[in-house]
Amino acid sequence: MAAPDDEATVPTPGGEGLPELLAARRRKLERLRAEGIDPFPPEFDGVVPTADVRAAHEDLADGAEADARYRVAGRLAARRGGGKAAFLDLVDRSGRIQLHARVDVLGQASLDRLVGLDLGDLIGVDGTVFRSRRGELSLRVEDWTLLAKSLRPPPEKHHGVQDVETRLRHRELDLIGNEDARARFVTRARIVSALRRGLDEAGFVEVETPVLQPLYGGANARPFTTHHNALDRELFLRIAPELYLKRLIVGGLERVYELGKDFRNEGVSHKHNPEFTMLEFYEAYADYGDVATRTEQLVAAAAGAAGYAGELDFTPPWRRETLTEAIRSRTGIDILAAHDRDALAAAMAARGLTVPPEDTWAQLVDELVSKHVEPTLIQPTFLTDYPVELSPLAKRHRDDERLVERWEAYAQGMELANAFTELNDPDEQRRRFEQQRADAAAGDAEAQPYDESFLQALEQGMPPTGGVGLGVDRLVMVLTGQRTIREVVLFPAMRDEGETAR
RNA sequence: GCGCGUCUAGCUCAUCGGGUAGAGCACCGGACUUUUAAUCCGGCGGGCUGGGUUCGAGUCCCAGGACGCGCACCA
Repeated sequence: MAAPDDEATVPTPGGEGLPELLAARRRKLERLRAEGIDPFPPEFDGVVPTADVRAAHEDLADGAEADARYRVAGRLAARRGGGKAAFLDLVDRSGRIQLHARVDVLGQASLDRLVGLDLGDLIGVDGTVFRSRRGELSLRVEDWTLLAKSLRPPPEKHHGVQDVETRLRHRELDLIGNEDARARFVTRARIVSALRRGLDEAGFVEVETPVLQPLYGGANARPFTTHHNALDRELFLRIAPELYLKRLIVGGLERVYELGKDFRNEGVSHKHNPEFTMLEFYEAYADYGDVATRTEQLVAAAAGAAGYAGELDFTPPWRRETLTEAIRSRTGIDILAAHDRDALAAAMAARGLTVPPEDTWAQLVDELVSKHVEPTLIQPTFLTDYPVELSPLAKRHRDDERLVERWEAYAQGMELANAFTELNDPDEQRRRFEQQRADAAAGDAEAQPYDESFLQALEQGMPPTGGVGLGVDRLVMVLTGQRTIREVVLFPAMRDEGETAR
């Protein structure tokens, strides 16, 4: 990032402080080079995680020496003493270990050079295990190697980086300075692995479908658009992989899933990032009840992999409640009885609820759910059986033609997943697209485009199928106890910034 | 997009009714062979940007920027 001449060209907001700190590190870099030391050597073989060292010597008594030698590597995080002996703390991905450096082992020159390193420098160490009189498992440094010089000051050693903007724009500093951030992203990886493992073991095939799509679909959202020069055409970043995955079901893959990024050109909030990670899976010969069971199991397994120990109970089966009943119990409004725009608006107004004047019936239902139902769904819950108007890709309910076989899964007052028994009647799908086209003509910016190619695939014959879309970032939020999505996304969307020193 | 709030040293934070801004960590120099927020002595370093009011502005006013919270938007 910062070229050496940055300091000369960029106005320095911090006065003389930062340049002096940078200059001090560069002086050390040059001194090391002058002493014939390569500050950026190419490798360091045979490194063992510090957690392994710790685990192997749990029983070592205070003040005792072990007959074991280890090679560890990491970042220099703290330093105590000097002169004839010093203690240093080394941090790697697995944790932290104390080093003890003594002049009678290393010689004065090597000790001085080690003590003269900057906090944040990366070093490799060969050392023998002992436990200090105060009970701290330590390595006595027998040999050490500079692995990379750090030319910028590290975060404050006790408090880490607190400033939210710095933590997000320079996530590396967050990860260096804040152990909980490091742990959280490792947990995220474990959750993703658990989801993949669960589907793989159930015989699902992982696939990759286009991110750049000639026509977007599979969700109600505004897309990002881009342009392909050679083809000279507009393309969309996908808002969902749904339609492609169903074509694979038509093709006979029977159980498919895709885990990847979707893109929606909408607002940023504590639970929305313009690019986010979605898991979609489709299962032939299954309905929405079957995939609800599978979702419960997958999420419960992910919670286990994350070591989740919070207030939520993900043990199957989760609570199930119909959407109609959920709205009725919270507001007293029966959306099926008030089944047109004016009737529903009147019912809402009669109860003192605000009625957005431009909203359609479907949007009013959405409003009731998000304002009055969603916040009450703390424990994992399936909200089932949605009005057909809200769900252009879902199959009509087998017992009630006003509804579709659809559920959304909620936890911690937040939507985690959405699923249907998939609509596989091509003629009805065509009618639903036509309705969407009418909605778009009436000004609905999020109506789904008419996709003739997808309709042709359905005409080929799609088996009865259950499909699920699960918001992975939100699941990670819930399982790691985070209130905002940007704490679980490594590099969340941020406004542009004039590149100043951090 | 709207409203409210925040912005002080590299980092974490103080301070004041408008009158020459402090600490800890880090950094530089020195002491120290079992420390662990090591300690001790000495040193370096600062008011988001741009206007305005005022004898004097980090402090009051205006505009801008970034960030935070809420709302709006949001399968």
